[in-house]
Amino acid sequence: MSKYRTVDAKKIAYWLKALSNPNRLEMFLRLATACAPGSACATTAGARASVGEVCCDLNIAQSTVSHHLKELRQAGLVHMERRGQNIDCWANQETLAVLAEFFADLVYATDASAKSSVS
Amino acid sequence: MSKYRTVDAKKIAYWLKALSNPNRLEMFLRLATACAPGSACATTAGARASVGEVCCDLNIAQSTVSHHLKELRQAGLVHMERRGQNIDCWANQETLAVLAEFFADLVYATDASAKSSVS
DNA sequence: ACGATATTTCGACATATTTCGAAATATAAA
DNA sequence: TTTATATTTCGAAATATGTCGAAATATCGT
Repeated sequence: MSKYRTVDAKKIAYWLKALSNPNRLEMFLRLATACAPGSACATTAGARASVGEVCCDLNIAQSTVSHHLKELRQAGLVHMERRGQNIDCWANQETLAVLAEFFADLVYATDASAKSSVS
Repeated sequence: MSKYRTVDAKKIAYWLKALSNPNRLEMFLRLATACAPGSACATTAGARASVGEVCCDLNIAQSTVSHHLKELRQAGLVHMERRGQNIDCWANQETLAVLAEFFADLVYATDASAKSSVS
């Protein structure tokens, strides 16, 4: 049951809300493989992601992308940093890790219940 | 990057939407440790969860709980089954596992980018 | 069949979300 | 300094969401 959860449900819910819109989730997926500026991988072509690049695959207005990105940033799911004319974005690994752990713990909790039934 | 994702982003987004409401997430958390009927653990006191039991901790009307539960069920996140006067609920382990894998893969994707920058 | 208990459905209301286009702002290039 | 490019802010419109209480339905015990 993960009595030792460090993050409360409200925060998790807030993160999930940010990811619950299909367009925002797509954006986040793209950003999850983008490199943070400063890291060596950021020099690789296509490894960096500007707002415009995140936008282009989606069939929505630029202003809408901007709005969604703002929500992802406010939720603490992505980082953004100006790089000349563009603004680079990349996923917040820490938040992502907490989210992954949250679900992993839940699976474990369910499994544990099932297992105790067999023993 | 998980090229082998079997579930599309829209379905994931739909699941996350179902979990993005704080009350619904709390309910799901409770249900994640509830036993499915038929499993031996379901005979343990407190291991089963009826609609009413899921409701009581939350400060919302019964009708609202019912509505939320319906959404969780429609999203495929929980199962429900009548058991006399009560209706038992429990989390769908399969969906939960897919969700956990989805986030685990994402973390891996981000890590991989970071690592390739070091090599 | 009747009354008690559990749960859902319905109708309503307030609030939030998604989206757009136009205008504003910031940076770079000429 | 003017012009082009990138991004955000603003205001508006359509739609969706969360919530409630009352009424309906289902099951149980008597």
